[in-house]
Amino acid sequence: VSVTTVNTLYPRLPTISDVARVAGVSTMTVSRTLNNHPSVRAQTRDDVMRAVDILGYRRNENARSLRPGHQTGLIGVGITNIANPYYAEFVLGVEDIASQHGRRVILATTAGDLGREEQVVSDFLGRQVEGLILVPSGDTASHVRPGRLRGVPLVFASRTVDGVATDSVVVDDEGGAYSGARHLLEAGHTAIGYLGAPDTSFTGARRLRGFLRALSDVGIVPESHLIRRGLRTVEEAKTATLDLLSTSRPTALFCSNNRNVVGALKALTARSRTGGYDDSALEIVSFDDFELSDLIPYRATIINHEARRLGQASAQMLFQRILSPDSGQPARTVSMPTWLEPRGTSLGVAP
Amino acid sequence: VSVTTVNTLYPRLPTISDVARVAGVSTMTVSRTLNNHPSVRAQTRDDVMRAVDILGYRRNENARSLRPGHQTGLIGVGITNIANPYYAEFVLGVEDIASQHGRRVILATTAGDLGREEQVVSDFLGRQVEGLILVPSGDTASHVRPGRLRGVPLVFASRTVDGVATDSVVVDDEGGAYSGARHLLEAGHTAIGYLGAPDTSFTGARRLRGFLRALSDVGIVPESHLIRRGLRTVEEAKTATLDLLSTSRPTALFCSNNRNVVGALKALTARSRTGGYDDSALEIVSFDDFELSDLIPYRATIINHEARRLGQASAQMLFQRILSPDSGQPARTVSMPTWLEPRGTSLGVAP
DNA sequence: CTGTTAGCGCGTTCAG
DNA sequence: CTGAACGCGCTAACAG
Repeated sequence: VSVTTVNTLYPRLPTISDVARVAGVSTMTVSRTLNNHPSVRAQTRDDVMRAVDILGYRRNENARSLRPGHQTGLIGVGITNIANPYYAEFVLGVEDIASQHGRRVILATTAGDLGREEQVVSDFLGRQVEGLILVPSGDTASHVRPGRLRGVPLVFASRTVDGVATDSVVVDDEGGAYSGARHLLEAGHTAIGYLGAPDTSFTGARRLRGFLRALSDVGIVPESHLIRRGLRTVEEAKTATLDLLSTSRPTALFCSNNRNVVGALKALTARSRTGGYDDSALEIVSFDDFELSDLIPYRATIINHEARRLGQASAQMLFQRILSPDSGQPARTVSMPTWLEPRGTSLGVAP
Repeated sequence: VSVTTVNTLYPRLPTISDVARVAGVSTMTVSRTLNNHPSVRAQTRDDVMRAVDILGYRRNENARSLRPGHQTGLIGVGITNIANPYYAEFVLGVEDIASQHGRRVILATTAGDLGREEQVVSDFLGRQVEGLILVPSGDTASHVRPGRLRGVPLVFASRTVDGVATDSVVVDDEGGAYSGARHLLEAGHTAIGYLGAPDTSFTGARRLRGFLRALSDVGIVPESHLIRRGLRTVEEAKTATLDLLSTSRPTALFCSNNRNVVGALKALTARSRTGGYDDSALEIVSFDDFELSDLIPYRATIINHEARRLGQASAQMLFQRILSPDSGQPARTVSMPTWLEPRGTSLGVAP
């Protein structure tokens, strides 16, 4: 009785020796068959495969990876928030390359919290991942110092961390923001509202720097009430935009990311519904593309870059380390280019 | 020399016995310390923890889960496409519940391909996942018959599969589509274009059924050229919409999902740019919400439901099975409710 | 309070 | 061509 009960509670999966027993051979013969070892008689092989089929046997990858030299085939990916379509695309890029190398992605979200990130890294290492790709949460990261990782390669994506010398793939934030701002200036705008992420955010700081440099290059000192930073969510961006428009009359808006432009557009929509505000001349520049950016009802330009490519590039850097761990190359930082794309009504009438 | 070289190539992680040696105790003492066993002297505990710190030791979870009774703490999640924000949100919902139960999500995409799904399931089982959540690719799924899973609980999300009796969480597709179509009919529309997924898609078939039932209830037989099915991507939906509008003059469009409505909107934008088509009276109903649906420049209504809740509900069902595997309850199917939400210019002017 | 023994599932090494 | 023994890292059970 007790055996049956235990089996129901913990349904023990069939092991290699169960297969061996059913097939009437030794475990080694099963192992060789499963690994396509040439020296197995065809008849024996058939017996084994039949037993495998009967039992529904599957090799235990965890036990397998316990053996020296064997790897787990796992790549740990830690992102801040999968609900942001940008990181969803990013993960897809990583998965793309990982599956090409026969690896599986294990995913965790850190919610931008340093403590959770530390747990996640620790968990990943405990699961013997072959490599880590991380969108770091903050600019301190002692848990991720190369020494603590014991040789497991790490790639930072989207941001880097001061004092941690490791491979990273980032977007050309400053250059992109510079050219986006430049675009507005050349169109004659001088009163440009800025909606930005917190300065503590790596990309936020870099994009702001590019924006300000473009203004300073043409001798414009931005008025402080036009510069809104510290915006983390769509909702915050919406509120900030409403507040900005209630006190100022910018002729253009520069949105430092995906979330901010969505919030800004929601604010503009809400505001135009209340009437009394003619924003038809407003022009928008935004970092990051998003779905339906075609439909922006303003002159608009996107500073575009592809999350999926960022993911692919990160994974490719990681696999360079994984596949030749002895190369001893110094840490590299790759900057992914951006480009401007007209959107919204700035497209004008197509032919 | 050779030892050093080998260590560089295969950086062997410190094991429990390395820690034991450095701390001058046995491996059991280390193990007990790490598991907060009460019967370890404070002094010994400190010695162990110091050794752990020096070596940067982390417990090997794979070796640990090898022991009988121990679990891997892994939940396998297989979705068709993470680039669809809907499934990204879905995964977040699963991860939310999973992390509450101290489990980690291992992710794979099947791209809607049955062969890949089979590999994914096999891989997950080989990694000893404690449970599986799958957005199934097709309506055949022999690889996923309960017998093949050897007692590992499985939950289907978003769709079910004929002939596989397992827990599932689906959206009330037919009821939602019915009420959405009803909404259009009550507004006086009779020529309604339908943009739908392939009939082989579970949700596609159900939504079409609800739509057609609403029409038939008021005695309308839809003209066949108004019904477009088999649309898998935004691009296909866009093309189909352009084709539809070039031959017909529907007063309303019913989009059966997220991808289709985006495609339809892109088509309408492109078409209005070419001029000569007044669609200002057009009304849209769409299944699935999407970002910036606020900005739809038409009267619009969303048949809404929350992907994150779907993910949470799926994970909750899964954990019921994981936590009491002996319950022997029959498979249940939970239907998540939908609701109508006005969007776009149908909002009118806010107070 | 601490150490020894044994075994989880698998595959390499060495004998048949 | 096939099998027996051993060890990967960890911990329950049983000494001491």
